Amino acid sequence: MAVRRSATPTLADVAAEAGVSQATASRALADSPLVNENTRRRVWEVSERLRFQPNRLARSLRRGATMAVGLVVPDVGASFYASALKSAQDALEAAGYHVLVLNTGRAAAREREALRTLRAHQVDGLLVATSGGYEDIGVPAVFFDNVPALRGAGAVAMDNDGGVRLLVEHLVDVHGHERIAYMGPPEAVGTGADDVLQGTGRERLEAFRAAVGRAGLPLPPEYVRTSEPASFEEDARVAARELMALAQPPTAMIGGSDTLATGLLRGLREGGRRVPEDVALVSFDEPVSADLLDPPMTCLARHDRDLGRMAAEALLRALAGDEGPPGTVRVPAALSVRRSCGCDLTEGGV
Amino acid sequence: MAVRRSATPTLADVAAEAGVSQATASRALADSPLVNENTRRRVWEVSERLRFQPNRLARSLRRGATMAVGLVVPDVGASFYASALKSAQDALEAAGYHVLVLNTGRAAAREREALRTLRAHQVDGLLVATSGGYEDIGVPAVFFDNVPALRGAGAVAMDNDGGVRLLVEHLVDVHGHERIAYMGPPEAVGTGADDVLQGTGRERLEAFRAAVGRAGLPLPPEYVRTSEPASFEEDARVAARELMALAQPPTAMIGGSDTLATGLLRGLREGGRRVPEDVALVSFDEPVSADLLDPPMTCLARHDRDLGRMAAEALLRALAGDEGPPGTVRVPAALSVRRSCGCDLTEGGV
DNA sequence: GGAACTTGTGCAAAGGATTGCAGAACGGCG
DNA sequence: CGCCGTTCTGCAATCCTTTGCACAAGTTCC
Repeated sequence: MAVRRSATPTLADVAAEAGVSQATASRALADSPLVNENTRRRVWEVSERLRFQPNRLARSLRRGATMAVGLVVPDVGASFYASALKSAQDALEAAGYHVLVLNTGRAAAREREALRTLRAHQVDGLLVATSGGYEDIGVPAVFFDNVPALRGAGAVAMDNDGGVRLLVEHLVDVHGHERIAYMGPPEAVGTGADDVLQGTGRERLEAFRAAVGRAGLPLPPEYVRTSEPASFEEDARVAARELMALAQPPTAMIGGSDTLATGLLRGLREGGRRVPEDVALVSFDEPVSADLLDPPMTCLARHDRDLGRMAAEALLRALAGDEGPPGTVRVPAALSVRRSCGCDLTEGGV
Repeated sequence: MAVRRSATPTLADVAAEAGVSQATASRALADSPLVNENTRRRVWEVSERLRFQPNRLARSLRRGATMAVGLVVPDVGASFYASALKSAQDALEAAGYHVLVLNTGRAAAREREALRTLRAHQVDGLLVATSGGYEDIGVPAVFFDNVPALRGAGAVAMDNDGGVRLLVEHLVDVHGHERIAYMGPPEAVGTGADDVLQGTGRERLEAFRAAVGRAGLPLPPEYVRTSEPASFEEDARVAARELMALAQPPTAMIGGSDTLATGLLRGLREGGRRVPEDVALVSFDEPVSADLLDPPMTCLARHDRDLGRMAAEALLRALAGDEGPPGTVRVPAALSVRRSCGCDLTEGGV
């Protein structure tokens, strides 16, 4: 009877077909107790026959809530973020939220752009894995991976200090290293005036300095390096070779992220160094297939999933209005010992 | 003057503040030539001062286009899809589209659910990495990774036949293997009646059978295995051990995806087999850090990025209305030779 | 001086779902 | 018979932006 639109049917079509008003149709589909059982069934029947799907734009516009959250990450292609994204998304979708993923490519400008975009999309909340020297963001937000300078938003991050300490102490206490070098993620993201402090990069760096100091070891400035945001892998390769070319090369290295650790390993290989015989190598994050690498990589046990999930849960609490103080949650670190630190060698008896 | 909303300002606020009508404000911000230069400047100035951000819900509702596309993948956490997602997203965002990512966890039901959700979100197009025994989907769509049975939608997929052939021929022609086993991705996704054919799984399997046949080699049924959607990695581990326990174990194995290959490697390790000395192993996709694995993995060179980018480009063409025939684009395969096939050994002289 | 344009601006509708409020229909009770 | 409660329905406004159409003011040209 009603002219069938070529496109998708609207509530008006359903209502007309079922012989009721839009209001009633809407209520029927929402299973409101206000509508008569027979009417309800009839509307549902028509709705399914027409394959009606309520337009979320219209619904969200009217309701003032989109049931969508924005997720901002530096690099979805990197396994760490991909994995964190996945577990966050699982938790959010289970709670009925959809996820709009934005990738910043580690550029401060794109990061701000992403936040504006998400605001324009009227997302109900934000999960942000990038730095964040933001002014107010108008919706509940949880930062993860990095703890932002910003007060007022919750954060979920690794126990960077504890993690680095675990790595350094293992190298020192178990293997007796005295010359340990560190290659960390950038301290800041962006260029020039746009720079934004990266909580994680800074924290791990400080933690490294502190741990080495605590062990009473010397720390030549050349032993401490950080990468540029755009060229992690490459920087680490170069760093490895430069470190080994020093008059006093380190006997152990720490990669401040999975990518940095594999980059260091490549650099060492290219330079003809054996790990762990010539240099020990450990990683803060767990590289993909760490157990299958040559040598199997000693690192902190995989925490990307926990980070994602916990961040999502914190955001869900905030969205539910649980007005707890934002605060920062730390994910504890655990050491996963393999061979790159030298461990099996000592056990197996060199 | 106008009461400032606590929330975000709307176009009405800007218009009031600038002393013009909403219509004029809208046109001014769109840089329409219909509005006077002075007015335009004034509106822009107010807009920036108020940090006005047009509500995309309202805009999309009115315009009938969201400038958003939906992306459906089986597992965002898997590096293959994460990487494809990233390159697709880069291309789409460069063209002004946003991306709504939905994860199906390889379940046919969630896949249908995802498509309905995306339809409700009024996305302008779809990029689907899962099977697809769909009826009509109302918007331009491009399938990638899998070629759907569905006619009428474009697809971008690996040259599965050529890729498998490359792997088999390398094992046969260069290394003289005669007993080659294959562990592939599932042929179908879902459970029971919900099953949906997976183009890729089926294609690679057929290609394997064909290549082995072409080489004139025998192919005991036990040599051909496929994994369940939910347990790739684990299935591959088990398969490796079972294959090696056969009376006539294979002398070479092919992993039909990166995860399957690393799973096989783990299984072989656990069973105490050396690769490639005891068994050769090659992979269809390139595992993360394939060059750092023990042994470095021979595989088809990384194609996830190409796949993502080309799929995005195909979708953009469809969205632009380039009414070319949908058709299927194949990404050519290239062999990346490392050591797991046995190559360096022969060169180095065993 | 008036017709015919050109330029800018504003009114109001449209897009689709939700929801406050009013009111219809009906049963029950005094 | 009249009044009051229930139980459903429907009208119409609302969310915010875009845009077709009308119109006002100013300019140009016969």
